[in-house]
Amino acid sequence: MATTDGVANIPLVVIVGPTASGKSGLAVRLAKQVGGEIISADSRSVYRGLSIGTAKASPEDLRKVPHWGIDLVEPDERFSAADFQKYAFGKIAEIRSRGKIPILAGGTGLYIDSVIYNFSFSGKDVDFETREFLTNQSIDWLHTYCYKHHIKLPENHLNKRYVVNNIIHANSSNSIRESKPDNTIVVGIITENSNLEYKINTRIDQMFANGVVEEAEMMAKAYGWGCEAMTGNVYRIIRRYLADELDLDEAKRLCVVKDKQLAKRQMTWFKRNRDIKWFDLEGAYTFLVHELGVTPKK
RNA sequence: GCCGGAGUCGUCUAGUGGCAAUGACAGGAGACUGUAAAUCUCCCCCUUUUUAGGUUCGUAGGUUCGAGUCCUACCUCCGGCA
Repeated sequence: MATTDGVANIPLVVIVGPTASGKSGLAVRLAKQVGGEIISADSRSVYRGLSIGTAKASPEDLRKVPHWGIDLVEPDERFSAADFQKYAFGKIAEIRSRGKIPILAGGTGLYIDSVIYNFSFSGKDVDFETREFLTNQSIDWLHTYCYKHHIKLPENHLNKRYVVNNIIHANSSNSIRESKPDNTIVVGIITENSNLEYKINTRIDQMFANGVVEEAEMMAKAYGWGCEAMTGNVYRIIRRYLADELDLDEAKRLCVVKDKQLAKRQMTWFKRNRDIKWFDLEGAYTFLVHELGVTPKK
């Protein structure tokens, strides 16, 4: 059934949800069942070398199903939402051309939305010096600069990063949000609070057992604690643990807290998206298999 | 048992006798189209919609126009001596 028409009609499956909700597991299971390939929409997984602390897909999963969006750049490189979007668009087309179903799965809401709503990132990234310079100015300075140059302030005008972004991308109109294409199925994993806390807890324990601390130490030695990839939740805490500011239990506890806070922010992002159909893991699986069953894949 | 020191919002913490009382963390609600696991905003004793009202600083009294702050007793905790 790999006619040109059929290929174009292959749906894009999108799986979102808070961290530790079981997205990846579901994606793998689904991919095996329906013949899919997974694109990870995760702002940490794009960095090489950091596997344990970012809960990247396991080697077994990687063997079972093709995964994309992992280990794309060096830990000290920059990777923007625009970069991700470009990459994802390319991969989606590629996977479809193979007659497979692309499954976009992850917890980085900005990445997900940039793909399903076709965000327009016009223009190019600006050199670091400009960004650096602007970032070093006071918020008042930035405000008057915007005023003088007729640049509109973001709604959250006290957020320096947003103001700087507005200045940098001042002459590229990029706030057009298209509506979701029909052949895109977006599913959200809903998780009971207590259950999610349990999952986060066990995952953090697992990370430490698997040697996150050593991983962090190695990466810090090679790239420094300040590099992009190390902004992940657990690494900042491990740094303090290694500096003897925290004992092991305290470090683990803080990691759990960080993850819970992340999960909350992720849900705040996803909650407002009315295109998401919410299910528990099992419900999502049966729904998706059913939806995809009617497509000309077999 | 005696001598010191301490008891403040879930936790830690600030508090010259004079506005529910500082800061941090945790928690809650949000924002977010180029760092997003980032960054930022608001709420956070109780009631009500409020610039309103009520009840607070271990407990009970007292001094004072006024007490978290001073005095007394008691309770609890931590040091030192026993």
